[in-house]
Amino acid sequence: MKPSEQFHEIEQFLADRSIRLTLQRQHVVQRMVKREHFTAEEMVKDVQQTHPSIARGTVYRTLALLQENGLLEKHDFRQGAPHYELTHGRQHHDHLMCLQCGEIIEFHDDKLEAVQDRIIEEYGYQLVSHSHKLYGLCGVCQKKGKKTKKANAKPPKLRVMQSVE
Amino acid sequence: MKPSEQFHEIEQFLADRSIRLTLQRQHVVQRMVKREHFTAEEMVKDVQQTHPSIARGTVYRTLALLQENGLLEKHDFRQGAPHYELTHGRQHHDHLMCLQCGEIIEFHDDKLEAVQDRIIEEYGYQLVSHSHKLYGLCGVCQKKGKKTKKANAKPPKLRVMQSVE
DNA sequence: TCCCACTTGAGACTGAGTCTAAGGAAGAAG
DNA sequence: CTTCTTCCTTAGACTCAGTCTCAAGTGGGA
Repeated sequence: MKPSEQFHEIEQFLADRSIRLTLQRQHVVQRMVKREHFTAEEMVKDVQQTHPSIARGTVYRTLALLQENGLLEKHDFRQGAPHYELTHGRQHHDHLMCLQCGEIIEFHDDKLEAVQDRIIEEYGYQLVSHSHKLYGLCGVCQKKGKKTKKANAKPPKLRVMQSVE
Repeated sequence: MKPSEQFHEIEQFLADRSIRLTLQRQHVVQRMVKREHFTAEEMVKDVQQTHPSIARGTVYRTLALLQENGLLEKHDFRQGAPHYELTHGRQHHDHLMCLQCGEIIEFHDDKLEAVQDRIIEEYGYQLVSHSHKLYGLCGVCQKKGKKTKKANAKPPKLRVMQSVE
């Protein structure tokens, strides 16, 4: 979906709910549709570059507003501040991240979702959302790792990852 | 595993790697083995209750030390500060959290892990770790929610505001 | 015993996010 | 149109979690 299309969908979505899309909010959303992932502070800087008069608080409030209405998702990756991404009109997906180079892959798997639904049900919960993140090394970094192996005298990490079959 | 057992295992683990378990660190670990999940600040308060002379910095440094050595895992839940939990000798598990009351349930599912392994393989990644969190409403909060349901069924009204672009 | 690296306490500092007061639009009512 | 009311915004102070620095303390090995 093109940025402008996405913008108009969001515009419509908010209008349908009589949520004001003020000029300031428009500017923020305009920046957002042009990006995949971004942090709150990145967005503040980004918006202030072209509109210095827009306050930090306004950007944060807009982020919160969109989140409340399910248009925006917040992702806590391990390092740094949480990232945001627009979800409207996009299929749900989870993330796979390379710990070395930081590459983020989005994936979707029906089976995974199904298993999840079953688990939730077992506990009598009503699912609102979920966050599923896989951390590892991408193909490229695996090869690099072998060559440029760090001389870290530290003992191997005790990470027990349950492996099946 | 009993707290005291867990403490001794950790003691041993560190000794094997010639990592000093100073008095201050002992106090921190002592508190940790008595808890399931905790935030860094909770741990600071907890430790300072009985040992007021132990500094914030020391607690944070101890947390970092245990993390580096794979004894402690950090979990970013959506609200508030990240939680920590000791992992040594415990089975891997994922988390299910109630957004209303904050209850955290630990679960483990072989099928889920299997599906995950398959996905990772598809992308040529080597899995290091993962974080899988489900957010929802527990049975109790679902019932509560129905009573105090907000009247948010506003009639769709379109407000036209000046448009950017 | 002395040395030196490791560890600590205290407190300043930082980054991210929240809150508040006062002023500014926008729709509603008259 | 004018006034009212409500929502929204700016600016900046504030909070919270976490990090950094530095002088002082500790402790194990030569």
